[in-house]
Amino acid sequence: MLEKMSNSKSEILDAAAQCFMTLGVDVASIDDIARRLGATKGRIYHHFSSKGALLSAVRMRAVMFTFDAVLPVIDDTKPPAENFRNMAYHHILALLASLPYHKVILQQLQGFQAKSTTEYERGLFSETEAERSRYQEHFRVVLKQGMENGDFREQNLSIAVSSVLILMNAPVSWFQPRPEDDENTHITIANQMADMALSALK
Amino acid sequence: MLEKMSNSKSEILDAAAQCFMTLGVDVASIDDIARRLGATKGRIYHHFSSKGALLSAVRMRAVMFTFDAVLPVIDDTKPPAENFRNMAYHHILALLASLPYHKVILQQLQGFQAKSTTEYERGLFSETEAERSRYQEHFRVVLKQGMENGDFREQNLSIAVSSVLILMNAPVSWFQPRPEDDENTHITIANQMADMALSALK
DNA sequence: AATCAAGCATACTACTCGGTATGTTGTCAA
DNA sequence: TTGACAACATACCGAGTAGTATGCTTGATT
Repeated sequence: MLEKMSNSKSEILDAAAQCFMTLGVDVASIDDIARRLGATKGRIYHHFSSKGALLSAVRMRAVMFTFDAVLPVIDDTKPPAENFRNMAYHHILALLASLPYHKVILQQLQGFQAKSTTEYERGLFSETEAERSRYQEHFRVVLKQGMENGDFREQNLSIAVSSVLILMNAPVSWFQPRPEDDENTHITIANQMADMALSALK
Repeated sequence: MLEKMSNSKSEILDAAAQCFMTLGVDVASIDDIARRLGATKGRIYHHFSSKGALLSAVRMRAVMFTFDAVLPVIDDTKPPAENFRNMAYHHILALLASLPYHKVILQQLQGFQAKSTTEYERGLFSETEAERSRYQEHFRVVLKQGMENGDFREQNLSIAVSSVLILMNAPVSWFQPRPEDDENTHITIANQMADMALSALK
């Protein structure tokens, strides 16, 4: 799963994420991404078989960023409310650290189906969707525990999970990095948003 | 502002919203929209000067739907918490009643700038943005009042407004209309989401 | 009846973009 | 020295698309 990735390939992913973010996934062309790299299409198609494959790689990496940040802090021995706050906090910190990647994912969250994708690309796409599901599952578990032990208000679980994740992802929509903001900026935002997400469930 | 609209023009907007929703704004072509209408490009270009103009009309109508639903229920004499819950509830009901239109708006919420739009189209676009701002302003006022009188927890106002609106719009992302759901389905969802938005602020 | 314009359809153009086929260059092992 | 392969660049093609120019039909008006 953690296939080693060449430096060049990784650079391409960064440039792709940037272009997909600023122009939109459909509008950004392979030539745009190549231009940002100071290269040509040849370089990109040498590493990725198609635009869809490149996009899927970007999406997959986005999920991995949050996965790697949140998995280590999950601790089921803690009370659900405390456990959730920790998870939410680190989720948001990870978001802010790799904003372009997550903007790409949230663009396509509306789940419209592309026009004429190949079977292979649909496979790649559903792999990233499966990974997203696995990630969300951890939050679902905590929410359920919290509702059962009284930490959280009783309500429809699926709706609560989906909605609170959208709430935690909200900074992706309104946060604009500025030169003057440092580590503390991210921490402040993560704390406010984690508080908000927590109290949304209580 | 409420220019009368011909039936044919209104039909085009509905079809456009559907296509933009299912295929994505950039992928959906004018021909796709025409095909859904059982017509050809001629009909669309007779009523709208460009694809951008059509898109802006869809976006503007989306804002109007929520505006018309929420403005009448705003009552500043009520306590902010109660006032906000009413606004949120009717906002969400309006969302669910005209889902395709709002999916179009939320697609583009990430605010990526298109590639080579004309000055005229940028003007149309910023008009709809201004309308969205005017709408959000009503929520900002209520949140501020609520923080001042103690109904709501103290926190950064801009972040709170943006985030709580994203939370209220969450159903657009996960709600799929089914044949069996009726008025009550919408009401149930609106109540749960309004509760969630309210407690997110407390 | 003749005119005219609204409301479309048809046919066409200019252009963009994903993808491919092929050429070029550096590196490294035999 | 020489193949051989990785890592690109260059040139090109075909499909699709926004937009236009023009033709057709039908109801209203004079």
